[in-house]
Amino acid sequence: MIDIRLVRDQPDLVKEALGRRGIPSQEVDALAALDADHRSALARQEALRARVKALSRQVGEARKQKEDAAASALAKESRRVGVEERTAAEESDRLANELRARLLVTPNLPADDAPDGGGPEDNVVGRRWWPGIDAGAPEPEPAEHQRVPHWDVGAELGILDMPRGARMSGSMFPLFRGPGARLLRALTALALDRHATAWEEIRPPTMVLTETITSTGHLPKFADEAYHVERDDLWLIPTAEVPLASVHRGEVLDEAALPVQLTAVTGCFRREAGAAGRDTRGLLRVHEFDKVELFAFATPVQSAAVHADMLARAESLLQTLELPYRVLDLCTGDLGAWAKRTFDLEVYAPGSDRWLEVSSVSWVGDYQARRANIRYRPADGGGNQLVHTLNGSALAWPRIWAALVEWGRQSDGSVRLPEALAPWFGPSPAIGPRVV
RNA sequence: GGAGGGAUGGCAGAGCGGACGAAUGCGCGGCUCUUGAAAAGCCGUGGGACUCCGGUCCCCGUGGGUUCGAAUCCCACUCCCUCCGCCA
Repeated sequence: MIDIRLVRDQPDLVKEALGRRGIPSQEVDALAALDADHRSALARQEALRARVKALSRQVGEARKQKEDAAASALAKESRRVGVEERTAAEESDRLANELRARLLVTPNLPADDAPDGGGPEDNVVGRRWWPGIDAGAPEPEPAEHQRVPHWDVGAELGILDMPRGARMSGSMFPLFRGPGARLLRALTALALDRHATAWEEIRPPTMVLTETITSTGHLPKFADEAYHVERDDLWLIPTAEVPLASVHRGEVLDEAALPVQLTAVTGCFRREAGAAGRDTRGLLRVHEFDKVELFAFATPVQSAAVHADMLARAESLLQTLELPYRVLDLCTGDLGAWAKRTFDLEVYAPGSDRWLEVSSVSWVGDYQARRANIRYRPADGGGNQLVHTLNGSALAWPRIWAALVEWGRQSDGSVRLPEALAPWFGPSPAIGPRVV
């Protein structure tokens, strides 16, 4: 949630910031009006409540003095005011709920330095990287044998079995087998081992309460995107960001403990409602996938450095895996609802012939912390402050799998893997045709 | 799934219808004494909303109810503990 006080005190600033995301200024006016109504209703209710409390105290005193007639007169008056108070409370509750519902679907204010734009076409392409770039090597040009999409390579080598995945779970549920499954396991182990020296490794639940998935911003706005187990009212997480944000939900952290940096691998579940027919082949878009996530709670001052570290970690994994990539600075029109600034990493996949988003690294500011009530005690005293949260993927594996298989394909049809995977695939790591 | 017990401030723990936002201890901060430290003593120490900056209100797991008045009584739910059952 954004800070309602900011809407109150500096509505023009909020209008300008949300306007960059295409939110009309009337939305901000509506919030401000609701807030004003709510506060005056609350003041009315509290004045009545104070009156009831004062009268009740007098009833007690009168009883003690054995002034029964006075006591019952006071009690009668208090009862009358109590009825009024209840009405006033209903009105103020109604307004509070309405205001909260609106705030829950209001997106975050973008960072000042996030580029302006209306949609994905306006994202700013930043630096690019490919193997050997530091030594002056030219950007790699895919050979003919690398122009085979991973779903064909996977089927050829028997390492990706989409039809059988569909048999048990429906379309867009991949089934990896043999070295294909091992490749996923290797990627997860590689990433976690690298992060876990500085970031605490967590293995959270993958089903969470409504409150947990609401505090990140995924509910109520994106309810259609998540799988809901209605019988138990639990949600399958779309990303580890959801449970990790709740690790400290409702807590007041010591500033000395910040930044808290967590990493986790989880399954991620997405209904992909409304994405029918778009990039649905192979692993481009699937309902269930594994992802290693980085998540941090930081002070506002620390957050820029943490954001940079996250991005560096994701990039360093791509470099280790020798995959050409580019960094995108998301424009205001493409920014996720709760992000202030986001960098996406895209890997080029020569067989599918497209750039695949494999990481998204976001600075969220206090937007989630306000929903989840996560604060810190400043070391130099003063009142508790909301923390900043940050999240980033490092990395999402199916698309990495696809890019590795496409780039690695040799003219004989086998797949060469990067040297970093030697611990799982032996020296000169590769996946050949199945012998048996 | 069944039976019982419990949930109060950073922690432990008292209070069980009337000035209770809440005893006490620990912890933490400040001061006195001391060359310094320890010990001792004294003082202070939860969060939040609104504010005409005088204050007002809310929070004792959560949500309802009873009452002039609820941490305290009643109901429902959640979580924790103990025992029984089932189980990877």
